[in-house]
Amino acid sequence: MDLSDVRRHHLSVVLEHLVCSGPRSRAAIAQETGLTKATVSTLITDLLDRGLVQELDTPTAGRVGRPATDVGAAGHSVGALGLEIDVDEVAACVVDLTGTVRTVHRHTAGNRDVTARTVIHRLRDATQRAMADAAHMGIDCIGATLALPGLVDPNEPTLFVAPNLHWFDADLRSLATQLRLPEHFPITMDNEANLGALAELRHGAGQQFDSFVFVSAAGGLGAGIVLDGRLLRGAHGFAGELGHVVVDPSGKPCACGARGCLETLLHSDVNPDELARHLADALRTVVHLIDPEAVVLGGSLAAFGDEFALAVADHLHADTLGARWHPCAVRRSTLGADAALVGAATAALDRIISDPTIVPTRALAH
Amino acid sequence: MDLSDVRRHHLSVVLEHLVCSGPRSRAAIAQETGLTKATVSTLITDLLDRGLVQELDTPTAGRVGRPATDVGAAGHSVGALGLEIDVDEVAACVVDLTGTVRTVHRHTAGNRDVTARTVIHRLRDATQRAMADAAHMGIDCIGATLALPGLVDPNEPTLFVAPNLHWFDADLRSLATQLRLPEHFPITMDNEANLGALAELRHGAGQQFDSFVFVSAAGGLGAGIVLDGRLLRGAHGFAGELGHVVVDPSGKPCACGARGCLETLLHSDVNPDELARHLADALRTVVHLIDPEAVVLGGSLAAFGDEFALAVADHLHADTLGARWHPCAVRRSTLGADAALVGAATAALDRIISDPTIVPTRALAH
DNA sequence: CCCCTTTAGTTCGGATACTGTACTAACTCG
DNA sequence: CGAGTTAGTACAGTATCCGAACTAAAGGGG
Repeated sequence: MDLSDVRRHHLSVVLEHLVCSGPRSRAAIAQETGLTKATVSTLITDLLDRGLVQELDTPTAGRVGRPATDVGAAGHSVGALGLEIDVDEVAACVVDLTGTVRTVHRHTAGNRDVTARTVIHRLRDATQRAMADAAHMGIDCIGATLALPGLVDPNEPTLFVAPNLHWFDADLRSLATQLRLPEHFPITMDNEANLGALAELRHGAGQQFDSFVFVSAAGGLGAGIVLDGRLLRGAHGFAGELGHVVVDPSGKPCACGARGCLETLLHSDVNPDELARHLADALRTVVHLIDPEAVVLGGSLAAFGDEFALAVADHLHADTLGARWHPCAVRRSTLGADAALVGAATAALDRIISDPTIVPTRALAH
Repeated sequence: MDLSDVRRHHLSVVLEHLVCSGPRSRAAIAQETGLTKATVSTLITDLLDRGLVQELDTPTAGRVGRPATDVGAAGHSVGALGLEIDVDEVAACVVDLTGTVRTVHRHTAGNRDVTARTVIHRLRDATQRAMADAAHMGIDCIGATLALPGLVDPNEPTLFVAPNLHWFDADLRSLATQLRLPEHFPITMDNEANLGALAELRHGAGQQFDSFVFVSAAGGLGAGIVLDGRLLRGAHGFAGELGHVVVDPSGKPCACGARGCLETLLHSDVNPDELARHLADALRTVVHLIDPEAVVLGGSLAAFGDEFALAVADHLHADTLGARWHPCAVRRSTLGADAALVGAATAALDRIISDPTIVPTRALAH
């Protein structure tokens, strides 16, 4: 039936609106989504039945007319698992639908040159703890996403290459069982920069932009590209390899085969001024190709402070073709080191948002 | 009503399928789109009433069962106007829904350093002729798109900068009246590389790819980026400025302010081998950032022949991170110099495809 | 203090588009 | 020439959305 597709779509629209734009009244939702008050009403009762939204005790704003009862995404019933493997740590967290991080377990460990099996074993501990916490809080985890520092195909559970981990062609099909998650537990994986961008889009500096580029400097250098509120993953999930934009063709050889990749400069000793210029050089290319509204500096780049962001912006605007009319904003990440991890959980939560009917309705007799 | 939106959407899906994938039977459409035979039947009769599709005399393939009557996009009733202003010519064409170019009027003229008014005057002649031809053939033009060699905002009728025309901030709001087109005639404009990419997507080398980058070398150097079958225009319509990817930071200064842009190398005397290497350098960056399935070489680059494309592919694959698993294909354009012009008409036709109900139904008394 | 106005949210009838099944149409094969 | 096969249509059933009317709950004015 295509009729139920319509309903599914509308449920998704309403839920996404509440998750992204915050709690509001049914009347406001109707106005903002273009749906009828009547339709929104039935949609909300449906979402209430599924435990995805909840009515809030609104502080009655002394306005004329019947006071509204706001509804917002529910934080008490469902959530998702965010997982991360990085060069020097593993981590697991649980985030609920309101975007609140309910529990985090980080475990410092040198993962470079260690077999995937060992690292996943380390991740299992954190995962089990996070799942136990979720169960304790009565939160039902509907899926997980794993953030990895390398090339990942979201469609196939294979990590192609993670230069900084020294991993190649790791097969991650049995990940769910290796982590001792329930059978058929939905688990996906993605590049850490992509997931960081998703986190910024929903909860951070990207909220005010429709399209932006999130620069993730954690170990390697990657970028997550958001266009029209959606992640650009590329045909094979390889998009956003900002670290391999060539800045200096006569520079040092890079692991990728080329010379003078931006990433080679990051590893060598450069002062912030120099780094800002090189980064701006690479970002200029990005802006010329993608034309985003903004660049969000994440990871260690955010730690450099506002002057650094301003320096990058200055260098960037100087020689960019369209900057005269629409200069690309440069902002610092507001999520810090948690961006990729929170983004992983957010990605898993997106399964609910894009199809709320996967959560069963608790047929409330009445 | 949202119910009629569903219908509109389905009409659009069916029409797009016919335009993009060619004529076929109702049964085939049903199977391929996932709609029911019954639904497709009513959708097709609707599209027939609007004159957007037509039944074809199928050469009866001696297969068992009742023979199918194929329906295909109609070439007799509606079309769109494609316009182009380039450095050394203006052009107008009419393309019908089947993608057939019904008439072309090209007019060679040096447009550099000439006022916009004068150039538009030149374009008016070609436009008038094309429109007259269309009227003669009984084709109703439902809109026009103008291809321009510069930065254009598709939402606002302003050309920001066309370096090769030496135009800056040209206001093109009164374009329809200056071309003596009917009042309220829908006219849009876009970058020539974007439109070339659209043409390749629908009628050329891009048909077999979901996402690819079309490189347009006509005067300047631009790229049209297609992702998931849709044009990536960027937040302000500035995306795809491949010519300003820096290939050699110590190179010649470019009009954009930077040094060693790819475009500066194109103008100077380089042999094809050198050009292939520089182009591959720039494309490597594109592949790292966007991860397309293929690159389509257009304009004068297509004229270099297959060896050139192979050379580019070799250089490109050598140092690209993901090439080992998913090498990016390199193809030559199949449309030649007409790509942008045909693409302009195609863009205008897209108005019908995305909403077939804008064409009135000729209530056929039955 | 009562009633009018305003805004929020629900109920109900009506319209519409999709689905599945059953049907007719048109052709091939034996 | 009939059985089998595939194309396309007709029709009843169902689910959804919309609009209008309705109830609910507050403020404000006389």
